[in-house]
Amino acid sequence: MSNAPQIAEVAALVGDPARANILCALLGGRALTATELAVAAGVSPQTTSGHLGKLFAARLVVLMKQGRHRYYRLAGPQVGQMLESIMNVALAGPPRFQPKSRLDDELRLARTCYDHIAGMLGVGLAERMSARSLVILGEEAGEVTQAGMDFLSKLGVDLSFMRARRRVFCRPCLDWTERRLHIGGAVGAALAQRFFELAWIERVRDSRALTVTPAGRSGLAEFFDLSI
Amino acid sequence: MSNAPQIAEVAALVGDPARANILCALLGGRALTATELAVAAGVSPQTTSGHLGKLFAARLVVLMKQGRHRYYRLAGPQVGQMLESIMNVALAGPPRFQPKSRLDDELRLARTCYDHIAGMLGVGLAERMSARSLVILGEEAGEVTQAGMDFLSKLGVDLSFMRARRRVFCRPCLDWTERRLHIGGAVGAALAQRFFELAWIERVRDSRALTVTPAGRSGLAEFFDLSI
DNA sequence: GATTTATTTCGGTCGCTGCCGAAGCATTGA
DNA sequence: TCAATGCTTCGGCAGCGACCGAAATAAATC
Repeated sequence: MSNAPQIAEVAALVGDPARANILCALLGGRALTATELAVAAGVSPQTTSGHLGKLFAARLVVLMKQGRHRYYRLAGPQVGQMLESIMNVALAGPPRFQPKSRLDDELRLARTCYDHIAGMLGVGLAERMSARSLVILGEEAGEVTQAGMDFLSKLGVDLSFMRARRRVFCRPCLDWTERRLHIGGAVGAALAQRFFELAWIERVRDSRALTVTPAGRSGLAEFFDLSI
Repeated sequence: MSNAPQIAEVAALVGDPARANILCALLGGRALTATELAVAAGVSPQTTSGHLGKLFAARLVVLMKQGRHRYYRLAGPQVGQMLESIMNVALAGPPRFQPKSRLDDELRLARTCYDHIAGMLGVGLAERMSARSLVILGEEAGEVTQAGMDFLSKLGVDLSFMRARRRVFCRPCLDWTERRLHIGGAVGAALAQRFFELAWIERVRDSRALTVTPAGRSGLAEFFDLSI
């Protein structure tokens, strides 16, 4: 009946705590070495190796050999979106313990979500851009307006993927800390990429968290009328 | 670190073959009894009861008591979307065996996808409506045009959820048999509901499959210029 | 009240898999 | 060539959980 077995296979892979940790670590968007992932997962390197082998066989992650390091990253945006959708369900469920930590505060403020920006920063950007009619965001879909296109290209955002398209849609993404929408998809990815280029944001080592640089603070204030 | 444990918990629930069968059966959109689900899952009623208890505790399914029957259904659209996204990843992975059956052919032709129509029928509808500029579908998002609004209300589709909104977005949904887009979200749900009201389509007993009635054939030809 | 049907709870078996210690490759550097 | 580092493979243990038989609860029917 249908393809339930295949769903189960993939879900079972994500269903192990150690592997879930690995995938969440990779949700930061960076490629990480097996050893880094072992630390993130909280298990030994041998065990991690086994997990990575399975994830690789199922093509949830891809491998890049570089010298004696082996870098793993998520296989693609679909995998990131799957993790997000699971998170969405998990957080709609019964309230669970989540002891707070300093890292959590950092994550709540700003973090990468595979290829775009989430957290208060992501939500704030979406809110400001909506308010100025640069984007229109609905629960199911979103669109960049003409004014938004002009704005983004003035900012230097790479819009090459928008060529040849009459409409520029973007994927709204429900933030799990704020329970509000932010901008995902190709537009969100391009925006995040540009922010890195401008050095407005920087990755926090060994974490999905982002820090906003002083240049970022002034840039965000100037272009987005947004103060962190 | 982050909320990986919660992701793992939900994924582990979906990761068991019997539970995956149950959830896929419920993806048809109907509420099913525990016994029906036991048959669908291919395990004993006792075992099914245990599974349903867990799914209920995690709020992946909801329960409706009716006499001595207990009807279960998916807890909401998020759960359906999660299953779809997992399916998406599963099918992007390594090719697997899937022995074909007559039921598979029926499913391939037309089926419900939680609350909207998928399969060749769903893809065909989306394609025809796109061609006539009633909707604009992108990979990440979609929109109903003004012409589309007029068309749908002429058809008697319930557009109440569109009131008060400037734009009517709809969620594009990648079909796992056709690998092409169809219309999901609130618009897809309203369209499917109207098709049932008009008796254009009917559910096949104990399956997600749909049959197109003679009335449906002529209606689809007339309104959508679509022949099955 | 007795019987049938729908569903859950209990108890015990069994298989799978995650885990780490130890050992084995592979790559880099002295 | 030898050592150090990064990562994987092998082997054995231990624990969780899916499964079903048997029995208990609940609701409808006779």
